[in-house]
Order: sequence, then C-alpha cells, then structure tokens
Amino acid sequence: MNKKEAILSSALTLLTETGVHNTPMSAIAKAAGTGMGTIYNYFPHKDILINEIYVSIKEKEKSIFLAFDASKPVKTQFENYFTAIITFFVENPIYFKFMEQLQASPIITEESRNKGEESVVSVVKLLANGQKERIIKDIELDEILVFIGGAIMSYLRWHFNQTETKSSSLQNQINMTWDAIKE
Amino acid sequence: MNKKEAILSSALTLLTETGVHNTPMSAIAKAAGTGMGTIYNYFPHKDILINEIYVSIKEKEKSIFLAFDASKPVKTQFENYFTAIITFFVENPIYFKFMEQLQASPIITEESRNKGEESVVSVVKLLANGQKERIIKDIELDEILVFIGGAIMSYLRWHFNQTETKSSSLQNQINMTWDAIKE
Amino acid sequence: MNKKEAILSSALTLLTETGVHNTPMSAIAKAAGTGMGTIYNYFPHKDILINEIYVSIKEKEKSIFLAFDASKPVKTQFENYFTAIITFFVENPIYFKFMEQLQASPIITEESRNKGEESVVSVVKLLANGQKERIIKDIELDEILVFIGGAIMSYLRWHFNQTETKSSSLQNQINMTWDAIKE
Amino acid sequence: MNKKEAILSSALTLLTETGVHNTPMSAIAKAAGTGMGTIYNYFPHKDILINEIYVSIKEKEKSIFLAFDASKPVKTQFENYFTAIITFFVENPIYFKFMEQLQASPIITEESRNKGEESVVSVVKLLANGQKERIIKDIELDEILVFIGGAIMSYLRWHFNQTETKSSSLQNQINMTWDAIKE
DNA sequence: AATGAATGAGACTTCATTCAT
DNA sequence: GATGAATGAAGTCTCATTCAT
Repeated sequence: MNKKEAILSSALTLLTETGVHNTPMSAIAKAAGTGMGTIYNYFPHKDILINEIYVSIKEKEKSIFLAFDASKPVKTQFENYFTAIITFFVENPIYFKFMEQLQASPIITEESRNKGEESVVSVVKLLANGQKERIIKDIELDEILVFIGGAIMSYLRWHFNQTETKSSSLQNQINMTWDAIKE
Repeated sequence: MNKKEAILSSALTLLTETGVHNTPMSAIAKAAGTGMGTIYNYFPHKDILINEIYVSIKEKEKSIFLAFDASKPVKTQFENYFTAIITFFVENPIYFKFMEQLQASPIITEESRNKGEESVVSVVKLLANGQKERIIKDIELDEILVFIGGAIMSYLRWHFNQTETKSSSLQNQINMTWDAIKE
Repeated sequence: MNKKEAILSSALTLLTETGVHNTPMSAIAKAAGTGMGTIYNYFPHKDILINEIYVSIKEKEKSIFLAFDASKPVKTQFENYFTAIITFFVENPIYFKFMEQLQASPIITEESRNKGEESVVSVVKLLANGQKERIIKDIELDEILVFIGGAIMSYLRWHFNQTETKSSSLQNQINMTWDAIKE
Repeated sequence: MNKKEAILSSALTLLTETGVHNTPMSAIAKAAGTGMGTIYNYFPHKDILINEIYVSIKEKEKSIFLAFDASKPVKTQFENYFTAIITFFVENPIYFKFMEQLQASPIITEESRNKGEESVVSVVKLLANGQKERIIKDIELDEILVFIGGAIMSYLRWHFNQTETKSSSLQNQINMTWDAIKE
C-alpha cells in the first residue's frame, strides 16, 4: 500500500473532523497505520502536509474542468461548470470542509494558493469569451471570478447545513449567479 | 481604564495579525497591559474570549442596519444595505480579517452563531418585502441570504487583496448582486 | 456576625469537601460571605488558616475530656473517654474528615501539633494511674497512647465507610482496645 | 534503562520528601533524567502516576504475606505477619511516608484502593481460621482488620518519630494487638 | 476593618519533531 | 525506508497574595 497516500487520506479525515489544532501528528500516524517518523519522511513538517492536501484537492478540482465543450453556448458551459464544481464538493463533503477551514488560514502558503489558481484557468477563458461576445458583464475578470467563488462556497455552506435539500435549490443558485454576471 | 475593553481590543489585533494559533494568551495580556490572570477573570477560556469578540463584531454590524428607510424603494434600500456593510468592513479591515479567519472555525460556538444571525433580521424583512412586491426572486430567503453573504465576503476578500481599488468595483458588485436576486 | 468564625467554618467545610488543593481562597471567601482581603486580615496565609482550624478542633476535643470522674474505676474512665471521643467525631464527621486528611500533612506545623497534644494530657494521667495500680500494661505511655490513637482513627475510618453501623461495633472496639492495654 | 521505573522511583522519593503538592512534574522529570513529555507517555496525569505508586507499594506488601506457614499456631502466624509488615515498612521508610501522606487523600481512587485490599486476603483467612478455632474474638472481620491496620500505622508513625527505638517496643505492640483480638 | 480586581509565578499538559534502532 | 520512544519548548490556566479604594 502507498504510505504517502494513506497519510494524506488519514490526515484529511482527521483534520476536517477534529480541526487542524486538535489533530496531533501522532493521531495521523496512527490512523494511517504508520509510525510518526514515516510521516516526516514524506512531509518535512505538518504545514507542508496540510499544504499538500490543499494542492491535491485543487488538482482534483481542476481535472473536472478539463473538458469544456467550446462548441456549446457560453451559458450552457457556465451551467455545466457551476453544476460540476458543486457536484464535486457535494460528493466529497470532506474536501469542502477542508477548504472552508483552511482557505483563509495563514497555514496555506502563497505558493499553494498560486498553484490552486491554475484550476480556474479554463473558467477565466470561458468568461473572457463571454465578454467578447457581450454575454458577460464587462467587469474585471478577477472581480467576477471572486463573485462566482463566493456564490459557490456560500451555497455549499448552506447546502451542508440543510437537513434536506430541495432539488430546486441548485438551479436557483445557478440562475442567480448567471443573472449576476450576464450582460 | 476598562481592562476588559483593553483585553478585547488587544486580542482582536493580535489574533488577526498573528493568527489564532500563534497568539498566546500571554501575548494578549502583555499587549493589553494586564497580567494573564486578569484575562482569565473576564474570560474563562481562550475560546470564550474569541467568541466574545465574534459576537461583539456582529453586534456592531447589527447597529449599522437599524435605520433602513422603509419609504424608499426596495432596490434603494438594498443598495444602501450593501454599501453600508461593505463600508463597515472596509473601514474596519481588522473586523473582516477576524471574521474571515473564524467564520468557519469550530471555535465559534452554535450559540455565538445564533446571536450573530440576529444582525440580519432587518435584511430578511427587506427581502421578504421585495418578494411580496415581486421585485425579488421567489427563492427561499435562506438561500438568497447566503448568496448575498457570499457576495459580500468574497468581494471584501478581493478588495483587501488589491493594491489599488477602482472606485467602480463596489458599484459593479452591487449590480451583480442585485441582478442575481431581482425577479 | 463574627467574620473570623465564618471564615473558619466555611474553610473547614470546603477543605474537607473538595480537598485542600482544590479549595481556593476565593471559594472560602465567597462561602464565608467576605472579601478575599478580609481573610488575609485574620490569617496571614492559607497554611495559617488551616493550622488554626487544626488547633481549634483539637481544642474542642480537649474540652470533652475535662470532666473525668477520678473516683470511678480506671476501666470505667477509659471506656468513658473512648466513647466520648468516638462520639465527638461521629457527631462531627467534618472534624474527622479534616483530621484524617491533614494529620500527616506537612502543612500542619510542629507548633500546632504540640498544641494538639495538650488534648491528651488527661488521658496520659489516667493511663499513668492505671499503671500505678497495675491495671494497665507497663509499657511506655507514648507507645500506648499512639496505640489508642490508632484504634480510634481506624475505627472512625471504618465507621464512616459503613452504610449501616451495628450498635455493637463500638463496644467491640472498646473491648479490643481495653484488652490491648490492660495488664 | 527502564524509564518508567526511573520515573516511578524518582517520583516516590520526591513526593515523600517534598510532599505531593510541592513536587512539580518538572522536578520529577529532572530527577528521573527524562523529559517531561516522557512522564506523560507513561502516566496520562499526575494523579495516575501517584496511584500507580500506591498500587505498586501495595503489591510489594502483598508479596510479603504469600508464605504463611499454615501448620504453625494462629498466634505464631499472626506474630510473623505483624513483624513482617512492620519490618517491611521499617526497612522502607519511604513507603511508609508515602502511604501515610496519601492513604486518606482523595487522589487515591476507589479502584486503587480495591486493588490495595487484595494485599490483606491472606490475613483475612488467618483471622477467620482463628475465629473458627475460637482463638480470635468473634467480631466482624472487617472491624478486626481495621483495628490491626490502625495498630500498624500508628506504631510506625511512632517509630519514625523516635530518635532511638527500644527493641522491646515492637514486641509490646504485638502483645497489645494480640491481646486485643484474641478471645 | 472590608473589599475584590489585579497580579504573575508557576503548575500541568500537549505535541511537533528528532534520532537511534 | 520505517519506526515510535523520547524530548522540551511553549501553551493554557490556576490561585495565593497584594493593595488601592
């Protein structure tokens, strides 16, 4: 079995369950079925372990957006994108919990954040396209991106707080977000 | 001199500057010009201190929304609200930094969160009104609220990351958010 | 009301209930209905307060033995003594709990112990008498005294551990102790 | 080298020398030649460390009584027992000091006490035998046991207070105790 | 005399990290 | 490479004592 994977996986579970500062490295080692020294063979220290988890989730996020169908209308592509990312996190609540807790944390380095931004490259292209076609509002892309990001995270936060989610809610969210950014 | 205020104030500064987990109680005591024991006279735990700061910011937030002018159009009221809350945090960056770091943290108790939600009561009323007049989309209030909250927080995050903010950006954000929620 | 008495009384209760090291001075002050400073007016520090309680109990103990009837047989006087002291502690369990916990503690000073020993003066006389009459074993008085003391304390310990005490047990204890020391 | 043993041993010395509440864990660590963390690897709390010492002494006590010679008269066996336990503590004054200080302390848990009581099983048997043969008074065994325990502890307390012990004193004590319990 | 907020030394305890095996 | 016992710096929190009111 791949020790490194086991460590990353156990760490993710524990960090989100108990919080970063209630998760000793010893607990991660135990859960991963390794010795504590082994963790330090792969990750020079705790922060690096956490950053690697962060980057790995961003990487998985990215892989979802690889296949936009450029022949489809911008709105369709956007809906697909929005649905895909929401679905990704809904199906992996643990990724969301991790991101929510660590997004704003000083533990995540500038470098990790930069790597993370690669995951939105294709979305940027889509929006730029939309602007060229005068479908998307003529606002700085950064600002729009951040707006969409906010819509995604807050929806997910709301989603995981509900005991029973209406199927219509995602469509509502897509509508709101699209209305927000469309010309 | 009010020791409790001094402690809350120093704690707020340090917690946001150095991060929750790099701020020992001893540092807070020193900055507040008190002994460590004094802090524990007022706040039985570090967590309680943090929660009190959280609630106190929410309280200040609330005081801003007291005076909506119900005679004005819903859109005007909404714009005023949005501008007011953004202005509040832009003028108090430290409050934003604190909220950003702790919003999703397990340190903040259910009780504190509930108290915090009182601050949006008037906004809920405004939105409900807007729905009755068919100006606001007919979507569950909770979902709209969360959407607006996401727009606010992500805008602020973006704002504080810029080196130079264009004056138009706030208006852009208001437009996007209004377009998102209007019928 | 006598503040000093209130402090001594509250301290006794709390010290026995929660243990010496789980009883802060602040708790004693609160229970006594005084400020913490007031305690320090009467007792320069915590240890002195505890020692005063020790001595005061010993004093009460002593007052019980004042009235031996020297005209009665030694055995009768001894039985009376033994019954009296046991009764004293059985009726004041809190005194016993205090003594049990602090008897061997380094907190109790040599001086307090010496004062405490005054309470056995009359017993010493009784035993000396008994030896002269060849009723009591010819063993150093100290050793006999300590033996009797052990019998008393261990009986009390046993007594307070029982849920239901047989009325015969005290008589048994008297018999054993008398048989032990009689010629 | 066995760290755990070193810790237990250093702790025993310091606890009895300086008293439970004047012995910080750091001092124990230092004396044991370990880091403080090492102590907590073996003993989750200070209290647990103390309880383990308690139990370990009781265990040693027990091992002394394993070899009663049932063919000898009850009185002989009793004298042997009494002499053995006194000798045990006289030769290990530190064990006595520890027991004296902690016997009645709320630090010692019910569980530890129960374990400790195993050490008297063989004495109980001896006494029961004695009662069957009508050599020992027909009093509840518990009460007799507690009486003997008191005789032992008080004798030892006296013993360690003397500057010079007469060799006859132990015999006196045995006589007193035997006279007390014999029919 | 009475008060109790303030103090800070020092207690207990945790846990990231090392290193000998 | 894998291990986990050992480490000790650093954290949170307690509480005896003081002193200005």
